Amino acid sequence: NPTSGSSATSSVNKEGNSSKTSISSAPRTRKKRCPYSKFQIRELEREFFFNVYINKEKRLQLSRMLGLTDRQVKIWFQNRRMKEKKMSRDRLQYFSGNPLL
Amino acid sequence: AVMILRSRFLDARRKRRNFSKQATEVLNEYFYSHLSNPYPSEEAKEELARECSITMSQVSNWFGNKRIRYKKNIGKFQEEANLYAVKTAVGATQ
DNA sequence: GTCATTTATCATGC
DNA sequence: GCATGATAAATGAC
Repeated sequence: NPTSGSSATSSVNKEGNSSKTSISSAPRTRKKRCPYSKFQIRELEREFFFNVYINKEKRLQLSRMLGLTDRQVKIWFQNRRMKEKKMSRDRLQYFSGNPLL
Repeated sequence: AVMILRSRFLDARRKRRNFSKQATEVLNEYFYSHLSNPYPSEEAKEELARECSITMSQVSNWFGNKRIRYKKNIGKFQEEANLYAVKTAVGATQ
């Protein structure tokens, strides 16, 4: 991962979509996946460690601080909870049928 | 000992290793014989996982990658598709 | 909310 | 140098 740049203010995020005008039925193009910066991840992880479920107020505050939308923060917490669950399953699987040396 | 196991677990999760030839064979057989709907059920995934000696997550990953990569470049997989089509056809007549 | 998935990206194998 | 498996954003079903 060539980022390494740590310090923030990079913030490339933009919710460009617009087209909310009128009944645009068209399945608007899927937003391109953009990996979050180290700084964004650190702050999200910090809050996740504090509470795996984030309330609306903190979500809005955090999204503003990180230059993300509340939707992005909400989705991040959902995906993060799924990741936590998967890691638990993997740990169980790995240490269950066990050679233990 | 706990430390050793823990570090070994972390390494195993980060490092990537190719599946065995037989496992890939089994997965491809299922994929190309269900090309119209390449979405195995939970039960089918469990069986595939057993046959291939991999986890269900790995089965899901394999099908996810296979579907998108096949869709994005059908031409590249045409030869492979024909191969397994013949293989399953022969198996059916035996 | 969960959860399977799509898609791009990352990391490794060879 | 790509092929391949795993992971990270983003969507949609329910």
